[in-house]
Amino acid sequence: MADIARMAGVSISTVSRALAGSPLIPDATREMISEIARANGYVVNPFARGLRLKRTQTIGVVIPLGHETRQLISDPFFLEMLGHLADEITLRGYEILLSKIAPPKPGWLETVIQSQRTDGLVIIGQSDQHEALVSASENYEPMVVWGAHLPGQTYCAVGVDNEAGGYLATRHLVDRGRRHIAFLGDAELPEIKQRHQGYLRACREFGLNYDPRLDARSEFTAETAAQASERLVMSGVEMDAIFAASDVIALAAINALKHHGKSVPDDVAVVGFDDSTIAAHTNPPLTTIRQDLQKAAKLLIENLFQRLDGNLTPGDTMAPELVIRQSS
Amino acid sequence: MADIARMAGVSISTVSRALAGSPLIPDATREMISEIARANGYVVNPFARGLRLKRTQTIGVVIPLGHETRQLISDPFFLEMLGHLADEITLRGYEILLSKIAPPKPGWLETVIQSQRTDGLVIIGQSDQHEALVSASENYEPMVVWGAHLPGQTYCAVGVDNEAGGYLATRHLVDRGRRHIAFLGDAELPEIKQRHQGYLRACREFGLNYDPRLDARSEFTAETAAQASERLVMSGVEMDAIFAASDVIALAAINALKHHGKSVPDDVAVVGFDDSTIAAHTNPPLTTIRQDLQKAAKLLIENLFQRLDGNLTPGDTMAPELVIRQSS
DNA sequence: CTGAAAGCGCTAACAA
DNA sequence: TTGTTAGCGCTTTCAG
Repeated sequence: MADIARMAGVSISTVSRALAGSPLIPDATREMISEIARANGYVVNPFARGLRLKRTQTIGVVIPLGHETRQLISDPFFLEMLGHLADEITLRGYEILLSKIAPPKPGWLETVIQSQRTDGLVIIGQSDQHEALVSASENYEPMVVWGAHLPGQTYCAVGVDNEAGGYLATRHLVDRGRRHIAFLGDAELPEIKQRHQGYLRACREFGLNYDPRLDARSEFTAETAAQASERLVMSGVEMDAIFAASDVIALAAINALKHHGKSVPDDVAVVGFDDSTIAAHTNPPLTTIRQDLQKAAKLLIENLFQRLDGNLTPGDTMAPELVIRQSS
Repeated sequence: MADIARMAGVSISTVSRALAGSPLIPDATREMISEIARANGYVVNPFARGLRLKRTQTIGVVIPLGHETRQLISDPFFLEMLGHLADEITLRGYEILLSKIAPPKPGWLETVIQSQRTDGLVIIGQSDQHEALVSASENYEPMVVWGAHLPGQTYCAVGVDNEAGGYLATRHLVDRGRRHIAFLGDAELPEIKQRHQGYLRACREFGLNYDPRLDARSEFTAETAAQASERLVMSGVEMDAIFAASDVIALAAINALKHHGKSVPDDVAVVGFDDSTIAAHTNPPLTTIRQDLQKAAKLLIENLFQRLDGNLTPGDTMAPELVIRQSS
């Protein structure tokens, strides 16, 4: 910037003001200075600027992976979400700092916040970090979380109504005449737990006999989905449907079922959750509960920018939607 | 940092050195200072640090979308690649700054470089920006590009041998007894152009009559894939196979064919390119040319860090691999 | 309208 | 082993 000032024959302050579009500088001067800057490939150094302004024009997108560490960042759910977030953030002229935290250590969130690399944070998924989020949110406002609304929650969350989604999926299977519906998913995660509660409510409401052997909700990762469904098939438990807590799990289940000579949906119907791009292309195409990730990203970023302006938004809950395909 | 120094009863420099792990500081002092920092939730400000050190511990991942602007960042190819890159970069203790450039304006790359936000750059895809990459690479070394190796190329590229891939796909279709093979893809993009050249070579080599009506290689975006294949079907040209330049295009083609009562692969065989996660789950599962994106990400980052150390690596070419499924 | 100067939080000579 | 001090490149009072 000093160079530009010298070339333009003005002071550094004038260059700074001109390039920042200050109204103090006459158009002619500004043009002249901008032209010199352009010709010399000069771009304001955002670090120095950020240091001075304490603003970075950067939004942090962080993906905490707790005890589900093996769920890669490459999981289609994260990636679809990330794509939409990127579009929304870029649209507003901010940069994106992407972090994957695996596994989260105590104080990780405070470290991210204190480092002041970003003006705001969007956390994709609560993982098992609800406590950390609660405590960080007490004195850090520009943060939004994709996930479940939990009792006593102090942070801003955007998410689908998971309980309703679980209920919807299960009711649909009952409508299809199924009575022995298995659940597959890790209920340690808040969102999955709520889906599970919806499943239980539907089971109760429609008078299904609750069989704990059908309820595979602990020690679960996407990778073990195939094994879990195989175990179900081999165990000989009566089972005519599976509600999987995600499309990835559903896909694994379908493959395991086919592998053991069970036809989908004739022998066992399968319903997933997410409606990620793979859902429409499985064989058979997967009935699932849709989460509109584009809308989700929009809501997350809208909430975040409201908060950047000092409005403490409470977050949003989206309605889940049953998408019926051929797996049920 | 001044606060911590005061609390510890030492100077700022001592704190700085202690926290940076300088060997000048005795362990006892370091422990004491670290403890105070931790207790007060103090984290070194990476901006100030970067300003001083002219290093950011950040790698920029940029996705230029040229005339194929409509190809969203949400395209599975980008997202899978991004996931693997994120893993590799995080592993090395660097942060990731994600940028989508759509559309690239003259000088965009210089701006990104001059802003000095990142220590190095990985560019995902050449798009139509070969010239820009060449000229930027003349005085900026820590940059690697995913894409084709082009004649007279001065920048470091990692990519699959696209020509060989195109040849492989086409030969496979010939092996399956097909003689009227259409090409679907935008040959404006260097990588696609090379795939097209492989296609042409195979056509020549196996004595297929070249029919320009089967050669849909201009004005192409993923979204128009369905229309293009419909046009092919409706035109009544004799066609018993399609080589699509990407899995997304292949998927669109399959849907269009089915929609018009053509069976895949009986009436028309289809081969894609990428082997993205959807490929295994289309109906029928898609025969395709695999690009190992995990390996690709590894190679890209290895090249980048070599270059960060001053070794001007030339890049790598990966062998494509034919993955035979049921669409051919 | 423009410039001089202070300072954002940090690191690294240089001095002690 | 530790402290003093001079910047890194920018913005912004404050004083012309």
